[in-house]
Amino acid sequence: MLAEERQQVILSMLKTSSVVKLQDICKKVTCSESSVRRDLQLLEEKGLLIRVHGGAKVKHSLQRELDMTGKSLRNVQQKSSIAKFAAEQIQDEDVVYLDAGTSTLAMIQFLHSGQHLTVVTNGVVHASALADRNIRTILVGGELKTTTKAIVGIETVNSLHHYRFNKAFLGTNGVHPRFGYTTPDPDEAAVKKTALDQSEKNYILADESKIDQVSFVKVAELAKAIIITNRLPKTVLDQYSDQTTIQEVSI
Amino acid sequence: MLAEERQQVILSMLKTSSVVKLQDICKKVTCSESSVRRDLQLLEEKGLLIRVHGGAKVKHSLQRELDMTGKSLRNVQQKSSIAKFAAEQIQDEDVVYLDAGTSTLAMIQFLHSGQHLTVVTNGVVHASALADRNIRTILVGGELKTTTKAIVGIETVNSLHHYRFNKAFLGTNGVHPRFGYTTPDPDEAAVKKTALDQSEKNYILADESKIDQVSFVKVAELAKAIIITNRLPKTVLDQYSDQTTIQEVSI
DNA sequence: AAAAAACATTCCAAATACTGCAAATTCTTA
DNA sequence: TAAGAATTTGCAGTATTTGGAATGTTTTTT
Repeated sequence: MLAEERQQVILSMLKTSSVVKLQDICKKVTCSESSVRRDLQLLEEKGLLIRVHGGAKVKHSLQRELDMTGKSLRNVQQKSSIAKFAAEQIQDEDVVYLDAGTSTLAMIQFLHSGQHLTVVTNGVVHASALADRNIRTILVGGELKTTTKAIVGIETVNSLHHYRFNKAFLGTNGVHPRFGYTTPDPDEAAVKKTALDQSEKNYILADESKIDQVSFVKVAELAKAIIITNRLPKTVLDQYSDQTTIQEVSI
Repeated sequence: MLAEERQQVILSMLKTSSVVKLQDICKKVTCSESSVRRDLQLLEEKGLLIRVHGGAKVKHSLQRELDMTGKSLRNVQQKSSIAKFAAEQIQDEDVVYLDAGTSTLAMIQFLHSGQHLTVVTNGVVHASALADRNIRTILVGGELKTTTKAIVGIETVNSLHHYRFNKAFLGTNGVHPRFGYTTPDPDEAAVKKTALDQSEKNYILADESKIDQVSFVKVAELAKAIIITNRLPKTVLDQYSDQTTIQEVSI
């Protein structure tokens, strides 16, 4: 099989799964690890994917952001399966709020225009991705944070009061039994808080690295949302399960 | 087998498989490697395929388009010089409205964070580009048009009423002495109209292809804005100059 | 916290592909 | 039919690609 061919296969694999294992590629293209590694290196240099320990992940436009810096395949897979599970909670005709951030961004690949959704978001990159998938999208107004490309501020909070959601999906930096959901930025916290208030049912996407962490600003009590995360140790789980529902997702 | 014939075969192989191996071609056309190599070389020179180690691959439509730029190069230069001139009208500390669209998008490369601007826009792509250049950006809220990635709708118009601009820069589809500025989409027109009302000084960016054109919905009278365009024939110019200011930009 | 396993990197020799050139073949034309 | 032109072919030397082994790193397990 030609190098060119292999590389096309790799890219097409990434289109449907957002992470690929090196071993899986080897099997699919029937050649040595060395060759696949070289291919990955080349494709990474071209900026078409990002290599991680054990394989490669897609490169999306928010790649700069600190959050998705998952360095290992396992880590990225976790995020991807959490996103998939979250996306599956959405039903036809739902009006959904999608918070800015990479965990929620990963959900978009699992949505499709046939579901007739309306998605409200404060993520510029999210909005763009949703438009690409032909999904009805509403962007809240406000000031753009240059680093995360999230829309925040008082204007945004006001903007959000115009809407009412069936379901809201948010990321967070910290989940803690005593301090609830927390994030470092006060402006973003205010937006998250408002979104939670405007929605019927709330989901927090948090991989295990966020559990038992505390950040600067409190967004809400644990009870305010259902937590979607990976399999946790039982001792940890017990601390949370009396306060809210935890949805464990296997990789 | 004739050379011409071989080349046809190669091209038809590429229609079904996106990459072909040199060896496979040899088998199919029953001739030596050297001949096939020469064929590939020729076809590559003609721009019909791209040679890769071990064979050839199809030329992607995007790459093909880039080759076609010979014709539209002039057009690009026009847009760029109009955009540059427009950007130069902006002064430090200005609060600027930037309408969605390609002509205004081209302005962003000429702005820099040292100017301490505040830019309000309804273009998602624009917002993203501005954030990349570290410029304070405010995005208006509203519904996203999936095709143009512009934010439009009643929400957007309301949103705009919260702001007041020193200068507004807009594109348009038609500029006409009698019918003024016109665009095809009523929603976009409403947004443009509001933006013009909220601004102290207005600029319309219109390359010569827009002059004397009329589209579906009227945005405003000519007098409402200064037109930035390329050098025009004097006869055309006269029709406009009594109604508004025209800024001619040389390419 | 150490040991084990899995993965990554670097280098090497074998295999494969590429280039230009000269010989052989085919096609023209007088 | 034979000379000349054009095309094709085979070849030698050069360059690229490939799979594997040895040597580091990171991640996972104990």
